[in-house]
Amino acid sequence: MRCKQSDNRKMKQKKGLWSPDEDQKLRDYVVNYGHGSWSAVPINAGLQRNGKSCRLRWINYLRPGLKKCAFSMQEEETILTLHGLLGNKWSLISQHLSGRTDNEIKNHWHSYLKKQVQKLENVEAKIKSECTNSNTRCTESSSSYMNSISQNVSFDSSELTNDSSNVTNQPGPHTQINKLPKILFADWLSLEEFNGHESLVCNNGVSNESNYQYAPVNGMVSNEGSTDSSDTVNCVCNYSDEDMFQTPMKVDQIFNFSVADFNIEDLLYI
DNA sequence: AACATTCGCAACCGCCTGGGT
DNA sequence: GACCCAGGCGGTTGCGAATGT
Repeated sequence: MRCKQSDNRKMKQKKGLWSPDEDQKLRDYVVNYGHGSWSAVPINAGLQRNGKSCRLRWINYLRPGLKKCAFSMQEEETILTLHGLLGNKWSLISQHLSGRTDNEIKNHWHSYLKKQVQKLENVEAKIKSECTNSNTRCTESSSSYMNSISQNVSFDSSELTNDSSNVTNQPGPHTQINKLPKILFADWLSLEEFNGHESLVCNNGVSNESNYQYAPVNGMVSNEGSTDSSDTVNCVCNYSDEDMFQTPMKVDQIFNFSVADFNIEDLLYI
């Protein structure tokens, strides 16, 4: 056993891109015999690669059922949602996206989605800054400012499928609760506590991650640490009709509302 | 056209974990 | 319990293509 492994190490192992011939050898072998022990695959398949490389090539490229097309908006929304919940757990995220590999998702995150999130975070920072500087609550007087900021976020307005004007001039959910967009509380909502109807938890990303049982990202709380359901929460909402996670997101309006104004069903997204 | 920069993606590297001895 | 090994995972790198100057 040891001699065999030692011999293997002495074998010159190829690195770099896979040739079509190597792909064919690996595909033929795994299809016919299964991979079993990956370390044995290159030996049996006649490849000068190590087992890890074969495994990676199979999982990320040769495995049947892989999607070769670009990520759909829905897939991106799912990634954003799950990343908000799980962090960089790419393998877990990939389990919710059939035909996508963890490597593919990771690459897409680093090359595109992360930038979109950072843009949104910049918007959020400006909101907080505005509220702090003015020493007042974020009210609708800020909405025009928010809209101007949102224009700096790359966003195709045609992606919006509903008319937001019906809420833009509304005083808040106290009077127009049924017309509110579905607001999805993400990083800052503990489902466990919320199920107890006790409070809306605004943890601003510092709470125990295990509390995050779901994490659709479609709203931001701008006040801090409120745990009282009677409190008014300043929330920046973005919304659309069909797609809950327009990417990049658009900030449409700032609401003041009470947690008690919402039905639980309006807050949950599984 | 030539060069520089950015982007997207495939693959590698190193670490961790679990099973076997 | 210590050690070895394979598998799995996330971070990072390298390179060709695309884009900008």
